[in-house]
Amino acid sequence: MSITVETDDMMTSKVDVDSPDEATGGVNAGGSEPLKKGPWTSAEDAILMDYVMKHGEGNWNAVQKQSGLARCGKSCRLRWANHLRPDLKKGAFTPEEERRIVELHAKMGNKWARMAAELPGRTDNEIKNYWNTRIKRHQRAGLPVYPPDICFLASQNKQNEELSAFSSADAQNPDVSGTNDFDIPAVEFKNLELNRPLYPPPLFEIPSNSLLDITVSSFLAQGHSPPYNSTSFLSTMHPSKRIRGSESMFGSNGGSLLGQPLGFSSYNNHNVTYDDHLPFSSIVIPGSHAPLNGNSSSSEELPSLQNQTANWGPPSSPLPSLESIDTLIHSPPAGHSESGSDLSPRNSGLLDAMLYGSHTMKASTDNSHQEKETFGDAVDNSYADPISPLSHFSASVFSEYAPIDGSSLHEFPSLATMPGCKVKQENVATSSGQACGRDSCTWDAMSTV
DNA sequence: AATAGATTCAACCGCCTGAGG
DNA sequence: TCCTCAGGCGGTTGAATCTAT
Repeated sequence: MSITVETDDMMTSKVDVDSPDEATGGVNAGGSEPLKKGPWTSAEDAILMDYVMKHGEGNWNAVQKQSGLARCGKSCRLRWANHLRPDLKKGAFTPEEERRIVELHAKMGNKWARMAAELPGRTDNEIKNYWNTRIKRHQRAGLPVYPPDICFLASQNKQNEELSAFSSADAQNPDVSGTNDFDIPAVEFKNLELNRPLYPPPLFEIPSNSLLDITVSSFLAQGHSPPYNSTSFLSTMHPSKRIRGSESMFGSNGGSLLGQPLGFSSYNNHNVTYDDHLPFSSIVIPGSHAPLNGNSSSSEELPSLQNQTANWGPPSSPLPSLESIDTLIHSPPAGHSESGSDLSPRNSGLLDAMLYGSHTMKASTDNSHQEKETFGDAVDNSYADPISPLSHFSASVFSEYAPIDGSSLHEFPSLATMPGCKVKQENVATSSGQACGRDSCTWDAMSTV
């Protein structure tokens, strides 16, 4: 049975009233009645408000006991946090807020609560819903999500994150490469972002401390696939690290909505037009939230990677076709053992090599840390470690990914050349976004930045 | 006006983390 | 060290609403 109730928004909704407390506005005097679910009524809101005013936030389970509200503590907390809090802003996001959300997402990924903390008066749920809606819209339109300046910001932040992760990991695990433990420190995987290799070089400056990124890129560029896939990776991780860690490893998309590389659809699309509903233009995402391997629960609404590749690029593209990359990822590496057991960290020479490489990289980074933000320097000083079994991979990726116009990667503006290595909103027009008009722009225009 | 499909958003679910015993 | 519990987070669901036909 259901009845129509009026909420405090003056909206009506049907409520499941199988629970006997409905007629009393959700008050459960005895506290022993089944807890109610579904939309809150204004009466329930009033009770909750009253309770919080008297007792303050927290101890949510006590709400049900003390006020008789037939709602679980979680539900009360959620209702308070998302709707009743007096400091909540109502209404649509402002363009500034929208911009901030994109920035924050580039920086944090799907950390809705953290993003909400940066946006006073907004809730994580609100932001999450907004983002998901936005992504869906962009996916449908075949557009990327991040504007170009935010792309840079994202890579910059990722870079810093990875550097600090490496540092702390090394402090805790001085001999990373020697581990035989299957409980592999999450930080080692944090840098294995399989999506990175596919970023178009003209827009994405590979940070010098992201050796593992390069390494994976190299596998792809060389026609190898890494000796694992994201699934097997996750499966070898300690469960407690798997879920949260995966967010770092494969992009924090977590979500199905980002289940494909968001920037791809426009990477080789030289005639992209941009969504004029947005407060800024958008372009390829070098961000870190797009798993290559579709490990996430991808939505069937999203175009598949393979489907998209059909329209992506001119045959002359210096990148391996995305289709082939997709194939590579899912196929065993050339020359690699055909035994599935080799996927284990213990038996994976390649993984060991990568860990070794990361270690080498770290040492190298420590030695010449202050410099070399640029791609090419990284090759010269770090990646081409003659001892490292990865060095040739690392170097090769750069030639493999040479810009279309043949210009040196050095010529591509470094993050350091951007004011404060940060993109502020007022600077958007002076960053690469300027080249990209609000209503339309092309990849060609952007690639000249 | 009716209908179907798309979109929005409130709420729930399951899992993780940290505190306390 | 283990267990329990509360709080928090992120993903998902489904009803309400909007829009196009």
